[in-house]
Amino acid sequence: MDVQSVLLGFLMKKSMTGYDLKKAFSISFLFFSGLSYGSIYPALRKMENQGMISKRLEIQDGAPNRKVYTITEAGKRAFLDSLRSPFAFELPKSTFLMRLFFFAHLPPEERRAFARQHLDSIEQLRAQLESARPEVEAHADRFQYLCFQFGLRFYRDMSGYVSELIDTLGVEEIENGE
Amino acid sequence: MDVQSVLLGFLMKKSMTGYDLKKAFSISFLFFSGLSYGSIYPALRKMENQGMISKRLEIQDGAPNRKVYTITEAGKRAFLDSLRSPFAFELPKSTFLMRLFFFAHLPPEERRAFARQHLDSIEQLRAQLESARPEVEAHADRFQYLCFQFGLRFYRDMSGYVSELIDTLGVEEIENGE
DNA sequence: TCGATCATGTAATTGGTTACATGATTGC
DNA sequence: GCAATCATGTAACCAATTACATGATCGA
Repeated sequence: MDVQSVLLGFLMKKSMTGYDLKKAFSISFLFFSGLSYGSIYPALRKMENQGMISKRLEIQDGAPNRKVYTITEAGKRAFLDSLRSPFAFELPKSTFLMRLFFFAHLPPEERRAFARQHLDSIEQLRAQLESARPEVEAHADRFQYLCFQFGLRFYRDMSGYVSELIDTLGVEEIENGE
Repeated sequence: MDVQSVLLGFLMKKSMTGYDLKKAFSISFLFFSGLSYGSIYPALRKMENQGMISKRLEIQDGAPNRKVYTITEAGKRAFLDSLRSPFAFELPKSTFLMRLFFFAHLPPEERRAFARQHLDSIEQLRAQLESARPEVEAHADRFQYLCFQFGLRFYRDMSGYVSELIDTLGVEEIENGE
């Protein structure tokens, strides 16, 4: 699923501006990377040219004017097509695992410090996700709530892996008489 | 960690060609995306120009000539610096979760089919990883083996999530009297 | 004879991010 | 007075993939 399809997906529910779309995305997908305006606005322009969405200008005073986009019938078809398009499992990337792979080149204290720091980051994100729960519960349908739970579990499991890693690093130092 | 640092990491162990490096990477990081020649060869050229690696041409007959790269002292320093450089947790991306997010727009049978297909992909990768175990055990140091185990666990957990999802999808259909 | 393995490389394209540019209003 | 929120956009840049180009040898 590319940026276009995701934006269309949000527009299936209601008409929105580029600014609104960015917010909707970042609330819905807190547990993974966001979308920048540098990809949203060009995508909206392109889809308007292709007749997938239509634009309505809302003049506001006391605030900047808004360009509200509404999905068209062609846009709905395009969205459903992309939702059904063949799907290939994508392999994840993990900078953390890349570093772990080369851990032998670091002294033990640095290994421990690095792992602890990583655990902190994970816990922080987990807390952030947890605190967004009310917001999510207010707007999500059951599948969207499942997504949110996937996110929480993912961080819970990651936290588990890294905690164990820290234990392992501790044990090996005791074995080495540190 | 960028491409350069990873290549340097492998060269810390022994001198290799671009071709060898691609293989080493894909065996070591089976559980996540590979490196293409389109990024390896330019990176090697760049690092040679920067004096991080040196090249030796090996003339072979009956096979193409090889350019064997060896890490220099400057390269070793650069590698260690990058291993210690500040690390930011990177948020994952998941096309699967993006689709799940919009599942309400698909009829129940398609939801189930899609989830089952996803589970199959995961199980396939898991089997592939498992079958690579001997190869990994033969060459990996203890941190590299931990990486491998992280990969296995990751796929095991993913498999668990998606299996549960499939159950959930089944139950809701029974509730709806399907 | 056909596909795999060995081996190197470039050019075009993709799919983004980051930084820049602008500017009013509201709440602390 | 300062930061945050609302709101839109462009240009430069980056890191990578894919497709293309070449060509020998070996095993089934």
